[in-house]
Amino acid sequence: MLPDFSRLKATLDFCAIDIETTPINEFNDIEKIWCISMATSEFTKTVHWKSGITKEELRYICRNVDTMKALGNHNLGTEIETISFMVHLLKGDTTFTPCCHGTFDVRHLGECTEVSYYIDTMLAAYVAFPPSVLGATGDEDALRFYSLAHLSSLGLCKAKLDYDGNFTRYSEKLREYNIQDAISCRELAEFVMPSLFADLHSFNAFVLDMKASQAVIMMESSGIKINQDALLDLTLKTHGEFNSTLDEMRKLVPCVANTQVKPKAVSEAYAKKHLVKNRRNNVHPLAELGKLVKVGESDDTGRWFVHEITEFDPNRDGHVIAYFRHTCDGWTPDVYSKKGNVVLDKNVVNKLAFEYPSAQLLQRYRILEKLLSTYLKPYQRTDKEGRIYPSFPMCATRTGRLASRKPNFQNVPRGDIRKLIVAAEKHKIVCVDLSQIELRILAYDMATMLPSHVASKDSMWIAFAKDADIHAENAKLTGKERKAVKVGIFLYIYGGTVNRMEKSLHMSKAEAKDFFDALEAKIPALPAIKRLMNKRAELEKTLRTVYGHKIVYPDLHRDDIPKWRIAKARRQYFNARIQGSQADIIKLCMWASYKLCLKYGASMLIQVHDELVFEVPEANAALFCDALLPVFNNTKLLPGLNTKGTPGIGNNWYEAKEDAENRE
DNA sequence: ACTACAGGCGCG
DNA sequence: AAAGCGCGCCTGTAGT
Repeated sequence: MLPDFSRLKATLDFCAIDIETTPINEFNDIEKIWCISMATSEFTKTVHWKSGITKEELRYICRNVDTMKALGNHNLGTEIETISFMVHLLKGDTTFTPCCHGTFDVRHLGECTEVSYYIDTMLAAYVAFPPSVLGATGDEDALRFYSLAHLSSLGLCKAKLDYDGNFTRYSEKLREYNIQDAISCRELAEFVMPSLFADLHSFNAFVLDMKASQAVIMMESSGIKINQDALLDLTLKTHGEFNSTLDEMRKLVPCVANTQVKPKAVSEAYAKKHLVKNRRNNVHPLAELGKLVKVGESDDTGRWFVHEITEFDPNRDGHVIAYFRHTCDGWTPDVYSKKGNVVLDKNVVNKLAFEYPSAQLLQRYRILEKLLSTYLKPYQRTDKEGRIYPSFPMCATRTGRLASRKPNFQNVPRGDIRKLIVAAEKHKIVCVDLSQIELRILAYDMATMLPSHVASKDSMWIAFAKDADIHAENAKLTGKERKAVKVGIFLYIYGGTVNRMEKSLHMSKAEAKDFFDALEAKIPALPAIKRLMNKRAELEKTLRTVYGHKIVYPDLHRDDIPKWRIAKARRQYFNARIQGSQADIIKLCMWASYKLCLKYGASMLIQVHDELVFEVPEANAALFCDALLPVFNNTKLLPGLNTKGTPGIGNNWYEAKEDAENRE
């Protein structure tokens, strides 16, 4: 039930396992298993079922494999030996270290037979060769980057076969593909693991990731329950507001000729038939819907270039420009992106909204549109239990954080949407977060890296040791407002400029400058740690997190790139120390919490970087919270790095979080 | 139909 | 001239 990763030892005797399956639906489960292959450096073993077997059937075979073998009462032929080998391999009875690529195979095999320990070659590659080492730029599909296919294309192991068939029935090709995958996986392990064995820090980091991946497997199999009744209510309500907001906007501006898009070329005759004169600001009455506005003509083809007049659509920037021109008198575009497009983001709209109700309508429209399209609509697609199954890829970030996909449960708005995320019958939602973890890490670095006279009295470190409100302390020190100090410090440590503070804190240039200077003067550890990290960045391009994850910024020492890219790499370097260490710490919490989940019959549902959400049987909820306390209030992790966290209980995520805040 | 990009925005 | 970091996903647009 609970893998024991302390059994991992320095060996190259790997046996890779790969399974081929048919997914049952989009909800993360499988319908049929076709092949299982295992590969060591000396032999391969493979077993297949021409009509496929279900997971339940495989579980039955695995549980009884030795009895069946002894009695001979089965129809598996000699392949019973192969399954028996697999069962003992995963149980840890052989001399081989089992390995798989990614969480998928071990997750399903783990439901069929005991897995005592193994290595995930995807995580091993990620820890040994961080993304930038492998040439990741950040633009690629992060999930695919550490796929076996891609790693083999980079030369880390022999080519993986490209299977062009489908996985819904058995074929000889499928079997060959399956065997080759296992071989590639084993080769990858042999290539990657020596780097980890040679470097204790990286090895520890890898073991931590293996542990966290057990929690990830639990999250991905649990799924998240959505309250469908509440979802329907909220969707209807939101939709109503959305429609009335849109109506009000269209009363102001019914139709628009969008001059921001490429004009359409039509025949002169057609154009003349539907042509109307352009109006000021490109705004038209409803009567002109579907008519054309001429913007040019081509002499050689006799075609005219026109814009079609369409109903006002706030999602189109060209329409919004016309809308503002028409309703905010005298407004013209003033902010432009580096690509030369008109910027119409929150900042711009907020500014107009002080004066013009039309901009307030757009504000509201955007909020409602976001809620509907990104959250409410996707949440309707659940399985028959009313659950959604996001994935939490572990190799998708440069800092070691997890990501969340399809849907992303790490960016759920803090309002009513969180009330939709509920516990199953007779269960409660429990959530807990690491309080101020980024600043605690910063304070730890200040205390351990800076000369004691800098890090002493005024540092945040002291405030944490006293368990004080860090932002209130800093507010006292600087004589500024608590909220502003909080935002300001985050901006400061990640390299934000006076310019940025001006915008984020709604200050004048002079006020922002004064604020920036006050931060530096009153909290000297702040500029000191920044200088120190910049110095380090100059000396080494590899950064280590507190637990030993390696993060690499090749840009730091290149002289053939523009200066701003080096400056950017420095900011990333500093951020990575904090964000990456935060990722380490939550992974430690995930492993400890995972063990508690097994003990209390709970499930881990979501991780949001510094927060975990669980679904716990009602009767155990309070006990589970008590058990979480020592996990999140840890003083032994590193001397001086104290964590703090208060769990909360509720019927939904919103309530649980509220409960946690009340208990603090 | 699918893909890629840009702008925008939700979270930590 | 670009100057907070880390993500994923929605829309529209433009290309195959």
